Amino acid sequence: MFKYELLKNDDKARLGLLHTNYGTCETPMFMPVGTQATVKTLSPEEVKEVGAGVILANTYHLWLRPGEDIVDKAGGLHKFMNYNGPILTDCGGFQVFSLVKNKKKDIVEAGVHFKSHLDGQSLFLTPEKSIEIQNKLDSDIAMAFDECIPYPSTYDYVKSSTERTLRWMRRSKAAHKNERQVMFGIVQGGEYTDLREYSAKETVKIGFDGYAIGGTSVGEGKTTMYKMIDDAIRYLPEDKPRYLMGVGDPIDLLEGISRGVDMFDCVLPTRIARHGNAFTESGKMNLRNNKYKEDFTPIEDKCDCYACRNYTRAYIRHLIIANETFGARLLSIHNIRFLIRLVEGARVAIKNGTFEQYKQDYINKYKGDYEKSND
RNA sequence: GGAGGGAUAGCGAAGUGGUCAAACGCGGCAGACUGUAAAUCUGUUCCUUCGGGUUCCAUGGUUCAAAUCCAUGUCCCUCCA
Repeated sequence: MFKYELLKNDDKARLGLLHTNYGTCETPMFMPVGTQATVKTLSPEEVKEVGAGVILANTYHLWLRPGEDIVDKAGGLHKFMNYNGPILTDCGGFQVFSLVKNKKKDIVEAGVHFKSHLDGQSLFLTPEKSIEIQNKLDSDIAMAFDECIPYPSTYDYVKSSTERTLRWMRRSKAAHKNERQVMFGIVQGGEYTDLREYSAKETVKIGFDGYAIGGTSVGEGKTTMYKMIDDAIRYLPEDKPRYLMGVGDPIDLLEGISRGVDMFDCVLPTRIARHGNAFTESGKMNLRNNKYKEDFTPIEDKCDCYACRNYTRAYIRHLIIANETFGARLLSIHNIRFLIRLVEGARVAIKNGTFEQYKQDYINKYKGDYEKSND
């Protein structure tokens, strides 16, 4: 049932359809993150209303709490969380590696030793275990088990880690048993062009239903990140979806799309929302700022989201300052809707063959922020 | 009427002779956040022309030196009449 359908290329930017058991999504797409089986502060209805298709959930977090068997007994993640759209589970590698104490001792060929962030208990996660958990969670897309390599790392470390990830991905594929679920591989290789090439080619050889580019947006700077994408994506098959993991800055979304990325996920819209910030076409807006105290206009006039249709900056500022959860919810709705509108616009532009223009216009508007953050 | 205790920066509250422009918390102001250990974290918060200036209820005093000691006054709190 899972299938990627490439509809059109505009230079490198692609337009496609992702068919899943839980509906068809247009790509390029932005996937909100719902780590603990919830997109923080939003109900599934609100997630749908905002135009989301695929959402993420996390293997590590759901393994620890409530446990994959509970989710299994509930009838799988969709039923458990009452989300009837497609769900992608991240493999847990990203989390587990951040909890490792001693890299040399704790990362072994079999898997990764680390301590639970909840109670400090010593745990061991392997590719087989990650896949077993994901099989039970019954997501639509599982991710192969990888190491998200930190930046900067030495060539030797990146090389050996990338090779190990390849071995882990082969084991992941072999361990995969859920026929309703497909699996994506993940390209690593750090900032090194030849290692990205190697990783991409070898990952494709293993054969997955989609390919992710991992190890980006880990502090490397935008120029480097774009190079990492270019270095990997040229070796990925045209007829499979490409997923740039963890990227959700508006400019990065456009730069990714222009390089041929189909899928993105990011915690940024929901996290900065909880911290009082809104995406706007002219950069980020910090609603806590005093200047919005008596600003009775919506965050963005043009925005069609629930927050912008019904509430003012002054009110949302009040909620955020007063630490009321409704403020975080309104900003989360706005920010996710913002990124989804951004990719909707990108899809229209690709359809019309004007994507590069769309991207340039957008970046020019967003410029203040862009120049600040560009390395 | 008597006996005690107290007054410190926007607020709460440390400090009881020099290292005090004064801990800490809150509030205020601003910043960060990219496969969520994040409703979190960081900076800043007397004035300044960045040299310095003026502070710890008020006034006077002791001292080389006082938010800190002494005297008087003002206001507040507790207990006894």
